[in-house]
Amino acid sequence: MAVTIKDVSKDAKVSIKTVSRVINNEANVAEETKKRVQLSVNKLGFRPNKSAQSLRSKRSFIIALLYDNPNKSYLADIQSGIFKACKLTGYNLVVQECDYKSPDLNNTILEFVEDLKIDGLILTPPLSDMDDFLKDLEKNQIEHAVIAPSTKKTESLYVSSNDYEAAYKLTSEIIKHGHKDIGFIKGHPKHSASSLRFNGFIDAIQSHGFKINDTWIKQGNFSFKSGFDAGVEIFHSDRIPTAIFASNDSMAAGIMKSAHMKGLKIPDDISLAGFDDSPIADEIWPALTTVKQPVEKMANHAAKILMAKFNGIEEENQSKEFRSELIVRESLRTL
Amino acid sequence: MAVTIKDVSKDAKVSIKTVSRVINNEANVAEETKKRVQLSVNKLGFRPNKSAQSLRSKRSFIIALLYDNPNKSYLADIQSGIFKACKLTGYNLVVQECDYKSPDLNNTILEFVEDLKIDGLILTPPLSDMDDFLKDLEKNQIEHAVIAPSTKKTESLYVSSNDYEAAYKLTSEIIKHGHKDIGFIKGHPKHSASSLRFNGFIDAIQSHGFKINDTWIKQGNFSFKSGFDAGVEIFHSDRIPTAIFASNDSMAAGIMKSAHMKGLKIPDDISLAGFDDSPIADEIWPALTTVKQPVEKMANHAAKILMAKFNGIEEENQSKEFRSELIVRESLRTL
DNA sequence: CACCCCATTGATATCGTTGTCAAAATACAT
DNA sequence: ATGTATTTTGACAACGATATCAATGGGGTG
Repeated sequence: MAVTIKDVSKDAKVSIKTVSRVINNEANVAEETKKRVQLSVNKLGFRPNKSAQSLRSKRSFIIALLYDNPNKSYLADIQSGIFKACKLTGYNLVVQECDYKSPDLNNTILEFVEDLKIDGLILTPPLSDMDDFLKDLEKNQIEHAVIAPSTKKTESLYVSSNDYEAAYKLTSEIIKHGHKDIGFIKGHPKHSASSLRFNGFIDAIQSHGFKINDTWIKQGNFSFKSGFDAGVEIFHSDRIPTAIFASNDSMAAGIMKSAHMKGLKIPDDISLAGFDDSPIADEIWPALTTVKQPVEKMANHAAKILMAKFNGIEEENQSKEFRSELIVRESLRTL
Repeated sequence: MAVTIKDVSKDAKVSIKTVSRVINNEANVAEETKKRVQLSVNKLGFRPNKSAQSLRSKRSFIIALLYDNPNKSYLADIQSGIFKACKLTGYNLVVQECDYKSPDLNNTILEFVEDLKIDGLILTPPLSDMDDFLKDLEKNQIEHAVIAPSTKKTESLYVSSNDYEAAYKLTSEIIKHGHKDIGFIKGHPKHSASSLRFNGFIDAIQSHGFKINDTWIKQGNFSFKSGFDAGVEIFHSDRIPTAIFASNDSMAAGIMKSAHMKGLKIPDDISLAGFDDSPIADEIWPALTTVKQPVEKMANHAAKILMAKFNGIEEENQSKEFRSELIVRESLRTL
């Protein structure tokens, strides 16, 4: 049989309530008593029964990650960041794949949280932007932190990256390399990052006094195929840009393939840039110029502020915007 | 306040024990009583309190996925397969990143399982092959299913893929394309798949009466860089093979880069094959000839047989080997 | 010295289930 | 009709923690 609070209380010659006080760090326990209890706890190797704690106190020391069909490497990074934060605090992590289009989403999640007494949720795009869902969470007082929402509400916990500025900077870098005719492939319309990146691009182009050529702006959806299709279209026109900025690396890879098939060499005939620094960016040839977001760190921070919040620690309780890093590789050449 | 078993018992005019019998599908409940109780359950929307169930019965309806630093897309596929199985049975999934080299691994996991009353574990490589760890699990009677172990013990639950045969088949396919001089890049030495794939390669070569050229066999570790380094070495020798079979796609991509840098064209100058059909295989140019394993299905099955086991369902309780699929793409040409 | 205050401690109820065991109801055999 | 076996049911304990609230004791005050 495992060690229980009773065993500890006997060993330390105090009541079980006092043991409870010590393990929960409650106030008003004499220093000497505290020490004695802690000694017994260590000696016996006592670990509180989580089911009993959960039953009585309605908290589980579990947080949940909610995601819907994300990019695989993005998911792995997010998860890893959260997990590491959990490890530090002794929390556990359960994962929940969602379908953001499902009409039962809200109920499913509410029941899930209630059943497992989940202490808090972490949301990833596109769930981060489902206002209706977020409101339901607040109404039911379910703690949550949001990763990369498009509108940053000051009253809620979130982490984000500076997509707009990073896109602006990357575009400026392309321009610095002598390019004026630059194409752009937009991301998935439902994803908040898409418009941020596009706006960054547009503003950079215009602030340098260049013109946007609409035939070089294509709608994609973050998939390889959508990038490939966009590339085919662009390279089919009679005048082609000297550089293309794709809203993520997969689409950039798609463009690269369409360029190869058209006999265009990268970066000799056309320069290319992506976004995300996903594994492919560095494993493709030539390697992609791209923007690296500290995804794992962001997720780590999200988990930390979430857990800090329901543990009543206010000081670190801050939403934060993370800075992305420009990574210039071979796919971009100087004209 | 939420609905409890007491509320149901009042509504159905039976004792709480009888309600418990009905929701747990126990025998010896009169058909009529059962119906009456179920009616009340539905009417009141009763969902049993998991903490209380867990406290009393020592099961949690939670299973855990254990992994150590896997390939990101592999992890995502595995997790998705498991999650879908969980969804069907109402189980929940918690994830646990491990360090297979840690000396505390066994204790950490045992405590984790005990604390959360985890009903069962699913292990991925390289944990699948840690005999010491597996024995500890059995000793402590912790249910588990193993994904892709190298030695398949009939008494334990596992799912595997036919790596050996798939490698044999892929090698034969390369030979069919007219290649005789074939290089091979081995995978991570700790990963069971590595030797299976290598043996499949060797046997195929030898059964066709060809010789192995040791200078074209390189040790890798499944990383892009190890593939790149191996490629550099191979292409540096005075005679180079006409085809290279890398034990996974990342390493194949590494070879591709080293070939490009050496001015070798794929597949014109050298053919290439990978393994896994990871996202990169199809997003790189030229697309990789590779082997696709039904990773998600395997994980799904692992979760199903695991849950079937501790729910006492024996019929479907079978470990299984899944068949991989050969995917021939542009990176392999006929000599 | 009596009194009160406040920090410390413990006895006991409680959370919502499942397990134990005996009672009640029913079926079956003689 | 009687005894016995079997099915069905319920009263109450138990799981292991936290919550409530009252008891205890030492220190300060008048």
